[in-house]
Amino acid sequence: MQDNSVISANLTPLPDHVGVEGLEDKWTKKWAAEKTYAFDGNRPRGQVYSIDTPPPTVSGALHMGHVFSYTHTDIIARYKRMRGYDVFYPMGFDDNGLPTERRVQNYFGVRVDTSLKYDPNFKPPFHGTAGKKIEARDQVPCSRKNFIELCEQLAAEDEVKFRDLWTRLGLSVDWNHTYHTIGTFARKIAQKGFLHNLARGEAYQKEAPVLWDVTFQTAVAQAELEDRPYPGFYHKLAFHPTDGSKDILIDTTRPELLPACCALIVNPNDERFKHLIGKTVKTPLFGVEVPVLGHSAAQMDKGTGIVMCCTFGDRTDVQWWRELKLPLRMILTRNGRIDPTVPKWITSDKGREVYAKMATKTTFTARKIIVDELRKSGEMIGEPVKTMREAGFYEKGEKPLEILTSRQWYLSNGGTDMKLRSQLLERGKELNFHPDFMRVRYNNWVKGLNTDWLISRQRFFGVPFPLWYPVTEDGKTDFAHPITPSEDRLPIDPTTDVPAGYTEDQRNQPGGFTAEQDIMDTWATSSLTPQIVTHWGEKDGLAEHTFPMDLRPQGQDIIRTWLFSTIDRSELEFHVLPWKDTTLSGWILDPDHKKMSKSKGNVVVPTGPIDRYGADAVRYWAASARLGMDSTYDEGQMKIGRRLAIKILNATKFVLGIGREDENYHVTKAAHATWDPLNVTQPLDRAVLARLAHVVRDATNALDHFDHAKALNIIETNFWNFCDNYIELVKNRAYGTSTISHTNPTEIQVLSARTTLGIAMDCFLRLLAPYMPFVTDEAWGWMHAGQGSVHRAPWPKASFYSAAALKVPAEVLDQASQALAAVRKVKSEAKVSMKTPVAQIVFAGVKDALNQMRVAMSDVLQAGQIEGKVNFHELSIDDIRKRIVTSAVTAEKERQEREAEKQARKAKNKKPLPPEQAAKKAEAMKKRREEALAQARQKAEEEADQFGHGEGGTTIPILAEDTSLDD
RNA sequence: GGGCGAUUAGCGCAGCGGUUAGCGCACUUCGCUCACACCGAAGGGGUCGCUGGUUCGAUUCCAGCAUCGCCCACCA
Repeated sequence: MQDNSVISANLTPLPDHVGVEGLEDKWTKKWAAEKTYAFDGNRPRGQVYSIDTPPPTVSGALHMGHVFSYTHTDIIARYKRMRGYDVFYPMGFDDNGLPTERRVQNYFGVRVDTSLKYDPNFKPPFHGTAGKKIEARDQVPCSRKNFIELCEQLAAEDEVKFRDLWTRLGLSVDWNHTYHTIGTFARKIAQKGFLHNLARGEAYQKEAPVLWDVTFQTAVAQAELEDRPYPGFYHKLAFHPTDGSKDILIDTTRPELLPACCALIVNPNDERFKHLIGKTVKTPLFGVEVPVLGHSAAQMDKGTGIVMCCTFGDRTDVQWWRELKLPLRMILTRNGRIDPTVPKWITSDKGREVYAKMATKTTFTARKIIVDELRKSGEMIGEPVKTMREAGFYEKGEKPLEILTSRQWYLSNGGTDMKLRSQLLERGKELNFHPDFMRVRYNNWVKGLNTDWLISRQRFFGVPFPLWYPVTEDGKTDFAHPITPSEDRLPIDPTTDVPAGYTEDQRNQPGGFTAEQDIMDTWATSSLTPQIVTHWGEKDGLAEHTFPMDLRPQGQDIIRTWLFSTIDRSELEFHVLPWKDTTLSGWILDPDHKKMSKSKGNVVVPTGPIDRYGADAVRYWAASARLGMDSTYDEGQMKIGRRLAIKILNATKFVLGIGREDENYHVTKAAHATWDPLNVTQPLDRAVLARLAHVVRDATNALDHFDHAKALNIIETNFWNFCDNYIELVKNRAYGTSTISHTNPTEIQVLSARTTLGIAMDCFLRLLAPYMPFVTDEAWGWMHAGQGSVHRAPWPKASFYSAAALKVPAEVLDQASQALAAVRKVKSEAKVSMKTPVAQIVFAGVKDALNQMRVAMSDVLQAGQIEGKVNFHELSIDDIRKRIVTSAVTAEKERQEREAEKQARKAKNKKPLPPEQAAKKAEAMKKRREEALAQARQKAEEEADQFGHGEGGTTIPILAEDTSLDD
């Protein structure tokens, strides 16, 4: 349509009154029925635009943040579709991970027990517990496979809510392409990805200290770590040098780890203490001999400057333990309690006695016990001193993380392999971040990594590692020689499936095999969403058309997890960036500028605003925020969106309604209209096309840079101008009638106006379609009935409009608008109706501006109801300057008058001053007024001097003077 | 402690080395004009966070500071 020079419309009857109610239902159904957003999949990669949609957590609450960021992506999807791309816009659902595990547990009253076999007839005890918490001991155990089935069942229910929201919001997702992160295919890809990593040596297992959550009893990765303030106490403890010299004092917040102490550390540059290096001291209470060692990580200004190293109190302890080759003295078990067995390194009776009291207690209780004992023995100096410190937490946990050693699986991520790190940093440079400054977060994260990615979790729900281990003849598990399945068996569950060459009765038997019990971190699956969604390695050939992908939209909070890990996996597997662009949306803040989150209880459920303002209006609110910028939840903005939506309908109705019954002009009572740009003959009309060319060019440019907010602003501003100025200017001409005593317009003039209105409205509908899909398609339906959806219409081309403008500058429209505004101002100030005829008017302005206005004179006269004499007063630049000064001075005088009136009114209620004082005051006031006036004049003169020195291109006001109105 | 954003009218936001800093809401006044009263027109309102620097000229560039938000950091 755009490539031809003619736009042919197919008109339908118009409603008497327009409204946005009911449009969502109507168009949602229609789009679904007509497969408006279906991905074709037969086009070459270059003609496809593929989007790696973030899968929302299905168990999570729906909130405005979802609406916000998904709208941003949808705008891009719709824009690209109109640009002619075959848009691959799938939707995923994240049902892997702890939130879902907990939700399934509570909803069905079950828990996973991997020792159980799959029971095809398993029935959970509940189906919806209505929020009642089921205690762990009341949960019925089931196999992992049963649990996953329940999860899929529940996810399907949760999914309906999301799908309903997305549909109502008008997301142009192709619902034939959906996936679940715990689904069969995702599990297959996750296991396949892992096996590839394993084969290449990128995945490996290692016995090492790990961050451990005692509540969930699992290892957690660096990426899931979160620092929070946590109250604690400094305890000053006395260690006793074996050479009998005076006690060495240390500060600690973890006195309960005293039995795990393996050294004292001082900084070798610390003049106060470096002489202590090499000594041996006995620990308080336990009397274990430990060395005093030097290490630069010991901070002189913390505590006493001497620190005790335990295995393990914090991550510095791990460093010391590793670098100084200290003995491992673990006293903490996986459940966060003190090991019940008295360690062999504690040999004194006193020590063993104290330890026995602490054994099996939580760290909290153990701390109380040990502090009591220290008080008794006098080895604690003074009382504990309260402090706030930052402690590491698992982001979903409530207790500080502990550090334990255990066997875990790791995946290379540049934390230890510096070559990989530099490659990942390189990819970070290649990827286009929108906004660009988000790249810094990626770089900081990659540069800050100090371990590989710990991908194993000691949980039950998730994607299992596709691994078994041989059990030796003497019954030991041979971790060093994992058994892997062939890829065609994936996905498997090693706790129920059997490795090739073995039988089920060899499970956990000497000479048999045993399953890897651990599951993978959820990010180990999520990091493969491009592979999942584009069907990596499948025979359907989807990947060829869609991978590497074009766009990854996501939240800024998961750059270190999702974004980074996806790049990592893609780098390891394909040595390629998984997508070209990434868009990061900001947060939604509540009206008090607090981030909206469930925990704060300030979330707004999106269905409310959609009901109240309509989906288009809610989308408008989301679209007016730029990427990466936090946005205040503002229903005012939605009201404006609603206003725009209604305006679109009304303007279209007007444009299509004109001349319906008029057979003389191509828009006829027949249902067809042909808008041929060759019929746009009047300068004002051509100026509109020139303006459209600018709008299309600028909006397109902004959208190409993912700046949807800027594009919307450009389109919207111009659309309102079009309505308020152009439509008002040509209304009468378009009707073909005259309301003032001038000649009626000629057929050619009428045709020109009607054609321009049609072309412009057609253009605005296309431009607004990505933002307001419902109203634009509604209006498009009136205009192009049976010609398909606006969402499949081509995006406008600037060249089409600029060619049709035939070199008439857009300024003609601006100057005519200014003239009309000048007339309106006169009437407004006279407080009369805009219909009031003008008996006489003089337009004043610089020559160029007047000339531009004059070419549209007849429209200005019509719109302004100017019946009488019209004159032009050509002003020089100097005149304009004088006017600036004069008007500034007048304005200041008026302001002073108003001020004086106000003072006078106030004075009435006050006691009069004695005459002398009153005179003095009057004098001072007069002086002040004169000064203000002089100042205003001077400022205006300075400003006026600047006037006219600038570059051309700006519009210079046209003023109306000597105007008289008819009564 | 390091880093990244933000700070412009009562509110929500644009903008930008250069004529008079814009838009919307709200506010005031006017108008039931045949697309739209879910409307239209006109108007009032800002020392562009603070302090310096560069410049003929800074809201815009630079530095420092302040406030808010976020990210990272070994949390004795």
